[in-house]
Amino acid sequence: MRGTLNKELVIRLLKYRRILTQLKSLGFEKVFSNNLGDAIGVAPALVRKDFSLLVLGGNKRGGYNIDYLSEQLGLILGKTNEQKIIILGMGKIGTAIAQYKGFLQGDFEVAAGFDVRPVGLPESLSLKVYPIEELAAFCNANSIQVAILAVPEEVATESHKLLKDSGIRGILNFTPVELKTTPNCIIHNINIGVEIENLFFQVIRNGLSGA
Amino acid sequence: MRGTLNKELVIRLLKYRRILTQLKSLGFEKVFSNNLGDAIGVAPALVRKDFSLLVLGGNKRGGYNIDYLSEQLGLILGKTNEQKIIILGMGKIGTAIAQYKGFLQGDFEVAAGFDVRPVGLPESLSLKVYPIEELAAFCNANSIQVAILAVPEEVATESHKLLKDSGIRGILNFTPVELKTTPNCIIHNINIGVEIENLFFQVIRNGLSGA
DNA sequence: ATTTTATTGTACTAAGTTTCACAAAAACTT
DNA sequence: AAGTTTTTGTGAAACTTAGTACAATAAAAT
Repeated sequence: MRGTLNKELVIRLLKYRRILTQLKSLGFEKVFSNNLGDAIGVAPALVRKDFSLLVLGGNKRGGYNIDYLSEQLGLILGKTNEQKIIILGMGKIGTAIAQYKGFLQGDFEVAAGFDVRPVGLPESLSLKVYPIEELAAFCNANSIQVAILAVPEEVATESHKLLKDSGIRGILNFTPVELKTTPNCIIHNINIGVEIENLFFQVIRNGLSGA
Repeated sequence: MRGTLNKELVIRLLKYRRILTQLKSLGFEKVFSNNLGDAIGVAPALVRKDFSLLVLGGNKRGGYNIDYLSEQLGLILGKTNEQKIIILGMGKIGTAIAQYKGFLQGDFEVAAGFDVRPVGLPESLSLKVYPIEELAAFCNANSIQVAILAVPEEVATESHKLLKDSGIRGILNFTPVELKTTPNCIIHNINIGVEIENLFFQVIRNGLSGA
């Protein structure tokens, strides 16, 4: 079953889960496919299809039960709580991500930062920054599997190698260098420059009809 | 022709252009479809298909001419140089992006930052941070079309409205709230939390075969 | 109890995208 | 000059994904 979960579907499921958590905290008990569709920006039929594929049933007029859905999605997606990540490259982007509010909501924890210089640590943050020489030992000792890469472009490739050699199995790459997934290490590239160029292109193409 | 450029294709074209710029600076004159495919992580046949679609020809054994390709991609994608953006929300993420090295390479310029408080400006950065009351006037006076949204989650929705009311036509959204594209304003959502959850899921599913 | 309404579940349809496979052609070799 | 190699260009196939439309059915209303 899980072999059939493609990338886009997984992202939708993660988003459903986030919405469900919010709805639950608001005291809601059930939800309809069009609510979820609206919330994550897809058609209601696709929501139903997704749940149908996962054999998560709803009630013909009562929609879906939020508790049940949350629970089942938890089983399928796994609990990410208590998962730990490290950040390699504690420059502006790295430290910003370390303090990202979304992480404080209990999704996962930044276990440590690493940099060439053990510097620039904002005092308010209870996060230690170690020199990169200690990366492999730390990852090993703490079973770290996932890392954020936020080093300067010039050292992206060598940092990538370093992470792989430290046993890291997944990297969220914020450098502009396009890293490639291998059987041992999954890469997700976030290229902010390309994202903005892309946005400009879409905006210009979209024209000024409404301005 | 441009109507046929879908989202993924545009991203590939932007990536080709970046690679070509790098190759040119290294003194290369021609490039093969497999080089470009390797560089951006797609099959060579797709590279050729892309260029074929855009009627960008290569030489049957000599590959593609880098200068020509660069020039033509420039015509298709538009020059993003000299484009200006603003950042709404000058917290950690906002200021980090303002200082992002990739932007300094001349792709575009951060014209100003905006925040509820005109505070926290790093002195080394020649960027002014204005109170949000001035947002609409500034965007109007400077013809700003694209913005980065990096405010706290709680004020994401109202900030979104504010940007639209200020004439912004494209938003790169770093808040966890899923904003939706409208005819007048294109949204690209970057949800770091979801990205990390997704990475964890892929890593766990991928198993530990190589560790 | 019957009718109406709202919503799920899914077979079918449609569209889009990537990969495959190979002919065509240019450049190089002998 | 003939043959060999390399690389493009592309039609066809395969795959994937999303959308449509409607039957089934549960709940609500009368």
